[in-house]
Amino acid sequence: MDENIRKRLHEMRKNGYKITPQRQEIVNAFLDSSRKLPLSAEEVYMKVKEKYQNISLDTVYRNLAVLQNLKIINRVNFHDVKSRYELNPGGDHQHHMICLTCGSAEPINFCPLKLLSENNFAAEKNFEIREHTFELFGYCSTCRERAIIDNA
Amino acid sequence: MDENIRKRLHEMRKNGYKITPQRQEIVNAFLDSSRKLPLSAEEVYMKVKEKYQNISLDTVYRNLAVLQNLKIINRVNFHDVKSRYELNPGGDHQHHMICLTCGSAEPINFCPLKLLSENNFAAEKNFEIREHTFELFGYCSTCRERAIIDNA
DNA sequence: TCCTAAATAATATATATTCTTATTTACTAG
DNA sequence: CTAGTAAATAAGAATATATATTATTTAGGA
Ligand SMILES: [Mn+2]
Ligand SMILES: [Mn+2]
Ligand SMILES: [Zn+2]
Ligand SMILES: [Zn+2]
Repeated sequence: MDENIRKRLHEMRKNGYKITPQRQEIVNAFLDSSRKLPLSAEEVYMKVKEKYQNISLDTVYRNLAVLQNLKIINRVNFHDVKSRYELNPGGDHQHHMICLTCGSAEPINFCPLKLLSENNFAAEKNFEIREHTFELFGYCSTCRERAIIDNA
Repeated sequence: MDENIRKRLHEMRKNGYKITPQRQEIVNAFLDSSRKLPLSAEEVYMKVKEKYQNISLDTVYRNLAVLQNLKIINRVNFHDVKSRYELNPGGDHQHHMICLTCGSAEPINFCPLKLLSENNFAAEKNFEIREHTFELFGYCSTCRERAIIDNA
C-alpha cells in the first residue's frame, strides 16, 4: 500500500500542488502508524514535529484537507468531538467498528449503500446520494474477553 | 406526537428530574419548529431566549443532554462541526437523507443493522454493537428541480 | 409552609479549527 | 542554472463549540 499512496502523492504535482517536506512527513505519519485508531490532527502534528519542530498545526489541518480532496486520506467522524483521519489505500471509503473501551477502529467489509441501490431506494425518493456515513460503536472482542476475566 | 412528547416530559419527575420553565421551553422549541433540519444548541438557545432572556447556553446544553438520556430527543451528527438535535417521537432512532444544498434532513425508513444481524455479522466478529450511525448526504428532490430550472 | 436536591445564570475555561499576514519555498519556463 | 511566481509555510490571533465552577434560585415533596 505504501507504493500506491506514494504514487498518488507524487501525482499531486500535475494538479499544481507542491510536494513539500512537511506534506511528505504528514503522509509518513500515517504510513508509519500501525495503530487501528485513525489519527487526529493533533496526533499527526506531534508525529511530524519530531522531524520538523517548527511545523504549525495550521499546516497539518491544511494538508489534511488537501489530502482528503485527493482521496489519499479519509476523514472519519466518531462520537468524539474531534475528527480523525486514515489512509485510503483503495481510494474508496471504509466503515468501522469502533470500540467504546479501547477506541480501536476495525474496518467493516460491508456497505449499506449496496442494499439501498438494490432496493431502488434513492431513485424513488428522488434523492441524489453523494456521500454517506455508517459506523458501528460497541465493544471489541479483546475488551469483552478482558471484561469477563476482570469480573471473575 | 406533541402529546407523546409532553407525556414523557412529565414522567421525568418520577426519576427525580424537575420540570422547570426553561426545560419546558426547550422542548417547545422543538415542538414549534416546523423545520426539517434538526436544531443546533445555538438555535435552541436563540428560540428559548425570546421567552427567557436570561437563559444561559449552558442550561441549553445541560438539558439537551438530559433529554437525550431520556430518549426524548436524539443527537444527530452531520458533516457540520456542531451537533444537532431532533425530537424522537418513537423513542427509537432515525437515519436521514441530508441535502447538501438546503440542509433539510428527511428521515429514512431503513436501518442497515437489520441486515447485519440477518448476516450474523457482529456475532462472527465477536463485536457487541451498542450504537450506530447511518446518514446519507446528497441533493433533495426540491433542490434538484430548482437546479434544472436555473440552468434552463 | 419548609426543606433540600436539582437546576440555574454568570463566568471562566477548554478544545478544536480556521483566519490573517508576512515570509519562504518548490517548481517551471526561459 | 537562474529567476519568477504561485503555492505553501510559521506564527499568532481569532472563532466556534462545548464544558467546568460556583454562588444563587427554585421545583416539588414532606
Ligand atoms: Mn459505504
Ligand atoms: Mn439504525
Ligand atoms: Zn476494544
Ligand atoms: Zn435540498
